[in-house]
Amino acid sequence: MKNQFQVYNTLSRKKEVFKPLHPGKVGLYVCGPTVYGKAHLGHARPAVTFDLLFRYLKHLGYKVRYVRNITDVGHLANDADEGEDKIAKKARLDELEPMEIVQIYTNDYHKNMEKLNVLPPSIEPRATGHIMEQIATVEKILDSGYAYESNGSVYFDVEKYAKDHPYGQLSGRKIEDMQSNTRALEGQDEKHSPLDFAIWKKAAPEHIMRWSSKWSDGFPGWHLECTAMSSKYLGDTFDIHGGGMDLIFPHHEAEIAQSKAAFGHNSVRYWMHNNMITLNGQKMGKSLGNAISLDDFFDGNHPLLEKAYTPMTIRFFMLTAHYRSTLDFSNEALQAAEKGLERLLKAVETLEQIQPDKQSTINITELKSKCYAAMDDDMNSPIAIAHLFDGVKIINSISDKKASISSTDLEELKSLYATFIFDLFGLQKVETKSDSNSSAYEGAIDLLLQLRMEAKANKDWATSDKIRDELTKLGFEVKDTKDGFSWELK
RNA sequence: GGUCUCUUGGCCGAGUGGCUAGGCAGCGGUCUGCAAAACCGCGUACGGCGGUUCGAAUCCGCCAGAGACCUCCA
Repeated sequence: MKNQFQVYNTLSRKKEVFKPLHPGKVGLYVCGPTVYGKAHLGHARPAVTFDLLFRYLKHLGYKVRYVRNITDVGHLANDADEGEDKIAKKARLDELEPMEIVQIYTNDYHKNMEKLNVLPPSIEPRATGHIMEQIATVEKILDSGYAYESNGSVYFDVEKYAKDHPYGQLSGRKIEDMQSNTRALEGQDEKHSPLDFAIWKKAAPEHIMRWSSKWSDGFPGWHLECTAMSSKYLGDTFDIHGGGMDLIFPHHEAEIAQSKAAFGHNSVRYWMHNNMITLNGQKMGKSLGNAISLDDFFDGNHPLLEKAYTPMTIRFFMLTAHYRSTLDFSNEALQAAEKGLERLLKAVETLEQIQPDKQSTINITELKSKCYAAMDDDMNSPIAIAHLFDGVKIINSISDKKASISSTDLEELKSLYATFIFDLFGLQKVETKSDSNSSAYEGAIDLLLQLRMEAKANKDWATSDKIRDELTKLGFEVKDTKDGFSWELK
């Protein structure tokens, strides 16, 4: 199949045909979470978005090295380059070691990503595990002349850099505007300009997360870790860098400047950014206090949630919107997604039971190429899903004997659905347990429904309806079929 | 205040200079003892006002509203 996979590059602001640096191989770096709190719906968006990218690239035959970091130091809680480290702050509040905090929330993140069926990345480096590399990167930047030491801290010299190189390209802002608009913050006399950002920060005496360096006992600046770790594992030029749109400025802009200073050229070939999840039209963010944790979604334990939602509902919900669009959370939308997913998965089951005919009255090749065309168009998962729903009608019609399918087409259709729904979209069927207990229980329900069949045959509608209605009350869905019945526990 | 983006039918969400997705909800029909499920049909939406055009929801301008970034955030 000839694929022209196009991705939207934030840097050029247009869709570009994706061509890897090295044929057959892709280097992908995505900004992971800062682990100082529970994973929330906002974390799931980039995870699912870039999981889809990871899966699609692999499906296209690329060997992908996917690096997604864990930020466990350097991310400050307050205004730029001042204030407490996020991890250290949480550690102080909870009376734990910073690394205990890191472990607790890294575990929480992993647990939830697994539930969402987000594949683990190839490498998941931690900032604290790469202090040496970050110190080396600081040295390179100092050597380039685009950084200066001040009172034990090292700052990136944005104004000097901006004279020689474009600064602000990714976020589309001009240095002059930034200079006139930057808020004056206290305690920044160490910096030449408020635009400068720390790449190494001297630790205050009470600061517990600290490492020694030639400049001071301190810690690396937040932006630095991604530059140091991406270059270590993917080389100083690599294919795709992803993350949330809120990271474009200053984080990714700073990364561009750092790598240009350290390596003399741009590192990233394609910048991809997912949009935000909104709640009542406003961004869902930890700092805004409106982030709902993934645990809450799965348990239904939150005042804003009408019920619990399964990880697959959340995942499908995200895939029904394009990754570059904001997606507004609501119970109504989530429940619509839940039912839609159910319809889709039921069709996959139906597909398994379809018997082929001599000829097809339907066009599978066309359906297939439409699905791929949607994915090739900057991963337009909502369009691909729409086509899959068109296919659901086809599947159900065949099942109802209103259309027919040849055995070749049937295999093609099965493979298409398996590929898109399970391999690419990463959706999973609800597991039905088949141990000895459950087979006994299934036998009992079957027995009841057999009795109902007999009642029906005798036109004993009262008994028949009683069995069905009581089972319905218990949460079973009973359906009459051509040759008998079917049931499932809702 | 600066920069940028968005505004689609009851809800969610694609898309795009003419052929006007899809899901959920709703209505009508087929099937069924009745249901459920499924299938068929139905709603002609694109913030407002102008302009460009043979033709705009899609391009341009203005207005209104919302949001994002500018400070930590996925």
